[in-house]
Amino acid sequence: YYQSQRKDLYKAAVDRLLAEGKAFRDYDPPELMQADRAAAEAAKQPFLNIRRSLDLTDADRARLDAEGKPHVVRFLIPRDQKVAIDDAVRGHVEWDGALMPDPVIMRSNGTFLYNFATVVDDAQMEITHVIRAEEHLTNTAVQALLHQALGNTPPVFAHIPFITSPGSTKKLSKRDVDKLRNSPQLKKMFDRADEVFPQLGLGDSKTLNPVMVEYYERMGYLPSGILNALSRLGWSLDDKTEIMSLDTVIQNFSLDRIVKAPAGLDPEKLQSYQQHWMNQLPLEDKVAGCLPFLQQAGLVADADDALRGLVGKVIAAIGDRLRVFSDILDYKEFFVSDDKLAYDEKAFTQRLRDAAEAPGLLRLLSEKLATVEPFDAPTLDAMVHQFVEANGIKIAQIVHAVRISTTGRGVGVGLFDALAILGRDRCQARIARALSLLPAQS
RNA sequence: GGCCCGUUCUUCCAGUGGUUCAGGAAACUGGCCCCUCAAGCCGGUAACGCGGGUUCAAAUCCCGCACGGGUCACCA
Repeated sequence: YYQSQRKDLYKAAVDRLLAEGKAFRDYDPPELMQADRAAAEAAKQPFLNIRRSLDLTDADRARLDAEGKPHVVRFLIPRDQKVAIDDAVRGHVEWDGALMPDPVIMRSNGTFLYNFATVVDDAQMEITHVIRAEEHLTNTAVQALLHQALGNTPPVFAHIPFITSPGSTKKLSKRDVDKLRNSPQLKKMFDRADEVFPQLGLGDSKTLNPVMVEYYERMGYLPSGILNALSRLGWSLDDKTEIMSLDTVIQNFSLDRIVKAPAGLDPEKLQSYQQHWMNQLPLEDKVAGCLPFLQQAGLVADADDALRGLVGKVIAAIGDRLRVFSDILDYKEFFVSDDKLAYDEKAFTQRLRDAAEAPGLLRLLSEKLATVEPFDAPTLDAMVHQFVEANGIKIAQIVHAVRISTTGRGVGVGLFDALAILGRDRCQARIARALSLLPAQS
C-alpha cells in the first residue's frame, strides 16, 4: 500500500476532525513555531505550541486563503485529558494531554503525516495488533488520542524491546558501524568478512558487515540459525528451551512472554545456534549450500556428480567444523592441484624443516602408502599405527609431518580422512613435493 | 531538560510472595577423550542496582533514589 493511493481516506478523516472542532487549520509559519520552541527551551519550560490560529474567524481564513497563505492542519490535543493504553508488553502506560503539542496531521502541501495516516489505515484495515519496537511507544499517545477522536476501536499495542549493540545498551544501528567494528564482540565477525568476502569478489567488511542482514546470507548462515538466535532475544518459550525451529516458535509465541528490557545481540550465541542447525542438515543439503561458495571463489567448475561426490566427502570429513557454508573455503587443500598447494610456513618449519627425523620417516611412509589396500581411512589408520610401532617412534613424530606435507596446514580434518579423500597418487605426489622443498640431505 | 520505558550471573533467558542459600543456555575454566583443530562427555566459577516500607515470609508488592535507554519534525 502507498499513502499516495489512500489520500481520499485521509482527507475525509481530516475533514471530519475539522468539522467536529477536533483539529484546526494553523496558518503560523514554521519559523514562528521554531521561535516559540526556542523560547520555551530557553525558559526551561516544556514546549507547547501556541494556538494562535484558533482565534481566526471563517472570514479571516477565507482572506488568508485568498492571499495564498499556506496552512497545516493540526490535531487539537485535549489538554485537559490523560491518555492511556494497555500495552500487551508494557502494561498500563499513561500520558498527560496537557504536556503534548498539537501534532501536524496534514502538511501545507496537502499530504499527510505517518502518525495520522497509520491511525486511519489501522482502523480502515481493521488491524487488531500493532506490534513494533519500543522506540514508537511515545508516538502511541497521539495515535491513541487520534483513534479516540475518530471514534475507532483502537488496536492492541505491543511495544517490544529493540536490539542493542553487543556489549552496549544502545539501539543497534547501522550508523554506528565504525564503533561496532572495534567492539570486542563483533570484531571476529568483521575480521571474518575481510577473510571471506574478498575471495567471493564481494568486497570486504566495509561493504558487508554484521549490522546488515545480507552479511549473514552471504556468509552462509542458515535462516534457522538466525531465526533461533533472534527468537531467543527478548523472548523465551519456557525456562529451558533454547533450540527452536520456526514451527516451534509459531506454535508457542505469545506476547506475554516478551521481556521488557532491550537485549544485546550475542554473536557467540548466534554462532552456537547456527552450529546446531548446521549439524542437523543432511549431507546433500550441506553440499548444495557449500558448492556456490566454492564456485564463486573459483575453486571448482560447474558441478557434476564427481564434484558433488568430492565435496560430499570433504564436508563429511569436516564434520562439525563447518559452522557456516563459507567455512568450506578454509579447506581449499582438497580443491587445489598438487603443484598449487600452499604451505603454512610456521607448521612447515616446525614439522618438517626443524624436525630432524621427519623427512626420513616421511619417505618411508610414502613407500608404505603404495601397498595400502583399500585406500580408506580405517586401513590408513591401522597402517600408520603399525608403522609407528615397527619403527619404535611416537605417533606425533610422523602424523604432523604427513599432515603438513599433504594438506599444507597444521590443523584440519582427521588426517586419515584427508589422505583417503586425496587418494594414493595425490598423497604420494604431495609428499614428494614437500620433500623436494627441503634442503638437500646427504 | 520534559515525558515515557527499563534494571536477575560477563551475555541471553527462567522466576508473577514460601517448594529457589535463585534454574537453563552461551562464554570462561578444570578434567576425560585424542593425529591437529573442533565436537562430545563430566565438573567448576559467576547475579537479584541502592534505600526505605508492606508481610510470619520479597528477586517477586508499594514508595523514593541511582543508573541506563527511548522520544521530543510540515521523517517513517
